[in-house]
Amino acid sequence: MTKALSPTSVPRYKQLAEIIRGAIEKGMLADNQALLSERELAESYSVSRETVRKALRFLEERGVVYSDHGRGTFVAPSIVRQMSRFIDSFTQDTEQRGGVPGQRILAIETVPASMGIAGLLAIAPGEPVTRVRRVRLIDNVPVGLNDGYYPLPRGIKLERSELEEAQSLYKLLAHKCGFAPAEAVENLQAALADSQDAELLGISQGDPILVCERIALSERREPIEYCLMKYVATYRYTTRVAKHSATN
Amino acid sequence: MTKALSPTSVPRYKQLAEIIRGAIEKGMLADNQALLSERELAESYSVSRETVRKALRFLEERGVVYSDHGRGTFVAPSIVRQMSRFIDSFTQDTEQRGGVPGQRILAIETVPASMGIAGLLAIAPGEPVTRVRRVRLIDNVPVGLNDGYYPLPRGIKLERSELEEAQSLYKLLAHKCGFAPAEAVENLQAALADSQDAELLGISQGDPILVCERIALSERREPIEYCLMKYVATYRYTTRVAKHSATN
DNA sequence: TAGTGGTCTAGACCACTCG
DNA sequence: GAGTGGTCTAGACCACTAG
Repeated sequence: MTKALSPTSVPRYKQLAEIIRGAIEKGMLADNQALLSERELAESYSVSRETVRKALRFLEERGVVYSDHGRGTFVAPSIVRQMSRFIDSFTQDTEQRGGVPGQRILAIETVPASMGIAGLLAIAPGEPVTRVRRVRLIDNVPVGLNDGYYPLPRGIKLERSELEEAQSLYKLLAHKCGFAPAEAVENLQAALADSQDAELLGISQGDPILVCERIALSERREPIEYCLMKYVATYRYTTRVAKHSATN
Repeated sequence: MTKALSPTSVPRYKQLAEIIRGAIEKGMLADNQALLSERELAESYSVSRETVRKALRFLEERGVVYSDHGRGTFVAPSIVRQMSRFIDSFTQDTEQRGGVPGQRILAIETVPASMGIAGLLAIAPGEPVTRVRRVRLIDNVPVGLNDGYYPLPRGIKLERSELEEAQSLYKLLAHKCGFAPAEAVENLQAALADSQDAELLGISQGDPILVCERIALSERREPIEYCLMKYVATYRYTTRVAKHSATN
């Protein structure tokens, strides 16, 4: 069985990974079912075995498949496949969980960076940063409060109307100024809602909330976002933890 | 400059990765400083370039370095290096943050699995599972409450004295019955402490707590742990999020 | 243009699992 | 022992970045 991969600029291993991911998502393969062996896949798609392995490692990192030495490569259980976490997860996470994501923009403004914000964004205190405050909605119900700070290039202004129409702030910033987070660090803890949180989230003062701080970094690892997020107690933050015991 | 890698059974790419990680941890390389190029590293250590690349990808997954196409490979900023998350993180995380981890064992018992627990562990309701309840301490102060369920093999009994002496429950179980989590899924939300939580954690009823549920899976992706963890509000759960936008 | 990382190959051998 | 994934090589070419 020979299948040709398109000769576009997309690397072959990603094309192959998409084919395999597609087969899994369409339900053609059951949880924990074995895939073809690496050598069989290599022959089927006329690529080298190393290229097949690259595709499988790509999918394994994303929680789609897993390999076991001497046994084979298998479809990851759906509980794992659904738990992979992305940057800009709100829109995607919500859709994946079957909800309709929404937002209510509270303010978009340019403010001088406080010492705390400046330190986190590695800029000088007093430098102008763009601050975006929003209420996040799922099925039109408030679930989270976002307060984000962005050190945008000079001359870039964010308009309320743009953000209202955009699918996501990340996509809008990517389009406007090449904003491209490569990774982020997040920090979670529990707290109690103050009166303002409570009002905006439609809960009571003193209700429990999940506080998540995020610093997003560009490809060059320059801080490009600091965002403080407060979620109601019914909101679940999900993540997948790989083994990674430092040396393995 | 030629350096020989030991010919032990440890793969060369892991040996090289450890050398690079060691140099970074010893402070021999600054944040965002460029490493030698892949070709230079290959020659220095007498390995092929693909082996160097494997070492660098290994470190990149762990947040130690990052590569930028056409520019080079660089030391990840320390904020990222400190944020990598592991399974069995409590002991390691605490030590890394400069605290002394501790535990107070509340109970070790064998109980029949409830329907909820049985579903999560993929066993039959009523099957015996080992339940371990502990208070987690940092510098002798309670910070978390763990309630873990383990479907241990028949004939394996966990003794209180064993766990008191062991460095960690995971290490003890690994030694006793080959317990080896390959990955885990975690689920976080905010809640309020009830009277029992409050007493065990040394806080007040109604104080905010961070509730974290974890299901750990073996290499074959069989559930081998369900653990419910409750942390005081000062405890911070940290994690690193890679880009992973599904197709990139 | 020179140097960097990214992709890809064909082949080899090792380590592990299972019947 | 047969089949699987894991490691490793030597070389090639492409894509990107920078001075």
